[in-house]
Amino acid sequence: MTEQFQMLGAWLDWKEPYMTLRDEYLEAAWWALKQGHEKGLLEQGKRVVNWCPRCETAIADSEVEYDNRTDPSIYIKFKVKGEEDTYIVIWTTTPWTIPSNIAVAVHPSFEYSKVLATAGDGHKEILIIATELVDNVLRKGRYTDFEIVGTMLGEELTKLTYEHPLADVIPVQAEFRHGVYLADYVTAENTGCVHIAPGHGMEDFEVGIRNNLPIFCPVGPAGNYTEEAGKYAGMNIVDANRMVMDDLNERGNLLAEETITHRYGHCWRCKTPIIYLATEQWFLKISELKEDMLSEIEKVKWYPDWAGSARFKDWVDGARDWCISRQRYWGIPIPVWKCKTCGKIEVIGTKQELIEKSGADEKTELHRPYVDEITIPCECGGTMSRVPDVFDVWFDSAVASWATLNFPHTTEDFDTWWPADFITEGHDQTRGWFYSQLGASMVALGKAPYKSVLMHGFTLDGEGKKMSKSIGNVVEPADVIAKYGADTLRAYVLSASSPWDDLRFHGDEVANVHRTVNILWNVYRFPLPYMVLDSFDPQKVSLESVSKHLRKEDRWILSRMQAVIRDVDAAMDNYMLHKAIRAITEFILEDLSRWYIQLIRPRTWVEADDPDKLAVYRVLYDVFITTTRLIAPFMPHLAEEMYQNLVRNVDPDAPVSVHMCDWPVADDTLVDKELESHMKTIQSIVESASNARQKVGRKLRWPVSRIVITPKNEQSASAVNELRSVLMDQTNSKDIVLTGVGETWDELGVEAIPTPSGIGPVFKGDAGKVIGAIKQADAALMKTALAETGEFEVTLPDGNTATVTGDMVDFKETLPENVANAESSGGMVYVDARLNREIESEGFSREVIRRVQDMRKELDLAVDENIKAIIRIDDERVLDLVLDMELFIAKEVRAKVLVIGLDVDATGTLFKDWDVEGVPMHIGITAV
RNA sequence: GGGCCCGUAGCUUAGCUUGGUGGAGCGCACGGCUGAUAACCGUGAGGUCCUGCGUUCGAAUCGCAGCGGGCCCA
Repeated sequence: MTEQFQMLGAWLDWKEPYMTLRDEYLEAAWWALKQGHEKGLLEQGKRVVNWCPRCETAIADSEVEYDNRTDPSIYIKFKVKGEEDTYIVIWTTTPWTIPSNIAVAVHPSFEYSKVLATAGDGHKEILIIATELVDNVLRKGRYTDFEIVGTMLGEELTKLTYEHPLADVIPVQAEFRHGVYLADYVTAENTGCVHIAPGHGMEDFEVGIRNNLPIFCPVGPAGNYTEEAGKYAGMNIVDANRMVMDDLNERGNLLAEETITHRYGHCWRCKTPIIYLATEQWFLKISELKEDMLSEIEKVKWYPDWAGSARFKDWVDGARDWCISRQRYWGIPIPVWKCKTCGKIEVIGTKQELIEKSGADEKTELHRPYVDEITIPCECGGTMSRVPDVFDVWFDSAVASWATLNFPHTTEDFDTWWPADFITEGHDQTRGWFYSQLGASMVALGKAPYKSVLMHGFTLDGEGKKMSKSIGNVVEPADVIAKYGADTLRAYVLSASSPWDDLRFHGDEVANVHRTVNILWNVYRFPLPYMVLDSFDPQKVSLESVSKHLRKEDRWILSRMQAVIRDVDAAMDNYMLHKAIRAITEFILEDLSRWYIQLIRPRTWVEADDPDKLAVYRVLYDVFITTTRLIAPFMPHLAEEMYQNLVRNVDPDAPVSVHMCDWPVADDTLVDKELESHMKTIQSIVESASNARQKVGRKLRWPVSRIVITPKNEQSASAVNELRSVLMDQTNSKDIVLTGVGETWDELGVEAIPTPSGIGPVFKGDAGKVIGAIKQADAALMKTALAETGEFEVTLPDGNTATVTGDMVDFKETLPENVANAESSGGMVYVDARLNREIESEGFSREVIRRVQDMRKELDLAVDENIKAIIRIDDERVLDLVLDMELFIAKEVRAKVLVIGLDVDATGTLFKDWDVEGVPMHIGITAV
């Protein structure tokens, strides 16, 4: 577990974990209990616990495993006293608890019936059953006929008493009064009357306490009946089931016997079905602190809010006294010493106090069995010895907030750090750690031990099911880490859902996040070779020194960076970790990788000592080191790797780790919201241009003569003007034409579309002719005329004219040949893809360059290595076009020797045949 | 049975507080790019917003009931 956390980069004080077995820790629990005792909150009393009869120990609720199990399902008649042949019918799956039956519970507002039932042998008797369950019970008992002789509410049944069916063989039972009591938890199932054995069930116990019933529990720790069980004494309860049913049957009290398969609790250790036993336990009277607790939790900041205001509040609202004792060997001993003579108790708060009061040795071991030997003289003259119990382990963790600060042993850290600023755990800890800490802290210190709580969700499998070894749907973090790395796993888990929602684990999504992490890695690595070649030193080149050479796109990415810092900051403030990391990855993907890096690539290839290039280096460097700090909480290893190379490598005085750096703060002077908005418009226009190119079938490698934009508004127009070079660059166009706002491009054609619904009513029978005439007419003229005068005359085939009005025709723009358009957020974008010699020449040349580059790659040549290239083009016209750009091609592919011709011998270390737009080309290259 | 949370495209999800024509990513189909290259980009198809009822001129969004999943309780 620790190893996995460390692999994930969880940063905790691993060298000094708290250990509940240490004296200081143990004392923190002792001290807390003593505070509780002094406030009168400690008491001893009976309580029903989960018990494993094989392990002979109480087990915690969380240690109970629920599994299906088949048990008897029996209906029993209890004879009502003072009424002839009248029985109240109950149902149980644990016949062995019938010897302990003390009462019957009914729901106060259910309707119950007295039923005169006729058995198969003709015998008649009266049964008391919840009305809606009469049919059910009579069917089970195979009665042949019945008649309802009276109905009443549950609350009217409490005057009844009944005879215990086994009183003849269990002498004590003959002495108890058996009555009917009310309980809201009774449901309309089986008979609607519930068997109550206060010694053998949580709810039974509560009914017993509420009504002052005897907590009768004639079962010992190993699951054997005690002497009190009369005939059954010494018998194991499992074996007793059969005998109890037989005895009931003999006495005519068994109405029906079946079996049922239901969920039942088992011991997590040995899988033995658990039983419930009433035992002597120690309690903290939490219920008395409830109001204070509720007001304390309102002061705590909960993430999400409902974790505190709804879920935790509800839980605390129903708080009951806390049973803190366990009959175990291991654990923190309960520091209560009790006098055998007078019964006085003493609660010990520290080791020192124990030594002083008992005279024990300084080196005394405070755990069992040693602590059990220590006695304290009582003022009555008797001897006090320790009660044998240990603390509920929840109490151990409940005192963590001060135990880890070594309080009360020392007070310095406690005064500084307590209460905790922040704790976090899963949503199952509402009733667990969140609650136990609050309870113990209220008892000991009277206030909440934490200021804020983040309740996190669980990782479930892809179907939203809990991961479980038995189902086999467990995903091991180590496997994911081995495949994708710890940072990818972290980034995935943190981004896939909000911290408090459960996460459905999907391997595909992890792979997707891995792709993003990889892009970040590529973005980071991209400029490094150039920076190294140029010996770029960020110590010597400040952002200020290059500020005159910053291009718009540089200022833009810096502005975006500040926005991301703010977004991440705001999200982190509210523990919206998913929003924080999504903002980061979107920045990396959209702004950095897909846009900025594409824009600046050519600038990094410049070989001269160029201030424009230096500006890019500096901007990239700033963006990288800021990003490094932003991703540190999410991808700590990657952040550290980048930081060591980018920062520590050049500045030995920098903090040794990125995780020791200050959190980035947005720099307002770098923010330019207008520029950001303009760039957004440009991005949309580029996208639309790309779309239009696709429509007209012109790939990006081929320049287009111009792009025409009809801007949506003034802002769009100024975006285009401000970022014209970016636009030209990214659309690969020779010119950008901007029309006025609201104008249309004057080279567009116009087509008139007749509107039959406008024409029909006016021209009736001639409508068809008018429609034809509108189609034939000069649409541009018609449009102008309609705009100016609202009328236009068309000539019909028969020589007559017709007057057309605005509601009779719509106009549609038509595009010139080889022009396509697409709508962008900044307005309509037209791509003029008509060819001319210059464009064809460049297009084919770029085709050639691209293929030579591809071959360079295949030969694995260094970026700055020179080659000799021989290119044969089997098409005279294309050859001619390519020769126009010969020098450009040579430069681009770093060819010292470049031969391009119609019948040259294209050989080299690597030679290949290509098909370029239907033109065969043959290229051979050799490194020189 | 009760409390709280979740349910949106094949999959993962944004939007829900404060009602106004549902956005992304993956996958799929088609296309593009190629000195970040075991990368990258564009376009397209794909939706009973779990179901039903209600409030409203208008509901993914608010209310009620139900269904499915999670945690806790009984």
